[in-house]
Amino acid sequence: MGVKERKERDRQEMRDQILKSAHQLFLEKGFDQISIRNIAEAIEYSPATIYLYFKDKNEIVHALHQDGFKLLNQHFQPLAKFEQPFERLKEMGKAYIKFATENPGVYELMFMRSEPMEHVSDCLDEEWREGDRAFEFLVETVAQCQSQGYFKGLHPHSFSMMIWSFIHGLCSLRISQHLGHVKGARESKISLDDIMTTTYATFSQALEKLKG
Amino acid sequence: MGVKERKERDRQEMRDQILKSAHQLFLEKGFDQISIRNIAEAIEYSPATIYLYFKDKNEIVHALHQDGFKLLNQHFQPLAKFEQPFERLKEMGKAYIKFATENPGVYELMFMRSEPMEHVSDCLDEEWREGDRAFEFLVETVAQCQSQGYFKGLHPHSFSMMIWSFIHGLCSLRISQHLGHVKGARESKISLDDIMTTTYATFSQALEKLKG
DNA sequence: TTCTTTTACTAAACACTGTTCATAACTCTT
DNA sequence: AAGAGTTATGAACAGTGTTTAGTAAAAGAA
Repeated sequence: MGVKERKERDRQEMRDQILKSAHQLFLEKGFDQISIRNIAEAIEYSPATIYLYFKDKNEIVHALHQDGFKLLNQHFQPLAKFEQPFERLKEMGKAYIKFATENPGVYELMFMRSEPMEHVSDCLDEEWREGDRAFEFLVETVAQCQSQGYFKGLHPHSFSMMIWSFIHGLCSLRISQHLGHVKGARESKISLDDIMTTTYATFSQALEKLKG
Repeated sequence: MGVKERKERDRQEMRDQILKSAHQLFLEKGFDQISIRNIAEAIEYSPATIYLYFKDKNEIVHALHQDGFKLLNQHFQPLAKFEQPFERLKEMGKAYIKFATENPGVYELMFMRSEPMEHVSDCLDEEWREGDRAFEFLVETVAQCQSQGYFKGLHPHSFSMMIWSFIHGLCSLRISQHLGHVKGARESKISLDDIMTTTYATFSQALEKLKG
């Protein structure tokens, strides 16, 4: 009587296939370039079929949103080996930038759009676990830095918010094509990657000076 | 023989009317909610008419983009009265946040979308003057702070990029609805404005510690 | 004034988008 | 094999940006 189980499995497989195709399209194109008909064609099904597995487009986007956080946490995982919290903090920033520049489409959907956020509002908080994990990892690292004399007297949660704001700002300006148009960078032949590296290095230096 | 002149004036008037209506719609609704047919209805003309005055939607968006920078600079102008550069720097941040929270639709189109940026690529650099002015004002202020002992040894341009990244990150996270979903802020009843104020205050404190 | 040319405008269409629904086509149970 | 239940889809609706062909009005020339 494993019929229900198989059906459930088939259903899950179909969902996965849809998400996989959608993810692929996100890597190739941008947020606005992706469409239901697009995904439907990729999985060789009718557009209407997708609505049997997902309520609407936002639900697909939200699912990819969650996958994105898992991917981000995978970027963070190997950083646990850094014993020195401040070293770990700096590596976290680099890993975040690497994630954003390597997956701009996914990053855009995770952090730069309000559409998936609206869907988050009316679903269980439990679904935010992966996102929370990433931020908690940051807060913990900041707290550990403080126990070694860094960032004295500053609230770890607020300070983490500040760090995240900076890194996100840098990454999102790059993805939204603004970085190349800033005065001083526009006319010179400095690559966008160099600007990001330089700006992040400046931030790191500033953080370093906040010791003691 | 003032016929050509009058025609040119009429044309400019029509352009202004289109932009005015578009701006109004941006204040009321969001970026994705605005449409050519929408604007056309507001000015009581056919949608096709708009294409006689603007090449495409992106050109409209780009025009609003420029208006937005003028508005931002208007927020910055009164700050010249602050003689102390560090005080001025802090006030600039507040003014930027004020501008972003009061004009979220305009901010979104100015800094969070790549569509208008693509149009910028193939138009004269001259059109970036207003944007450059705002950033130069920041760089100058940072340089003046350095001459008073702040941010020693850090490159003013990179440091300005860092400051802008932070502020933009904070504002964009708020506009994209992400700020309310961060662990620690989600369950508590802290308002989004409070989170922004607190985070910015933390940033200010950090900057203050970078003296000497 | 009359005729011609230029300009300003728009209705209709094209190719898209997300989404819904009746209908058809399978699958499974009896 | 017949009926019930599930699954897939074609067609449609309302919306989007944009183009084109055609019309009506204004301007210039006779």
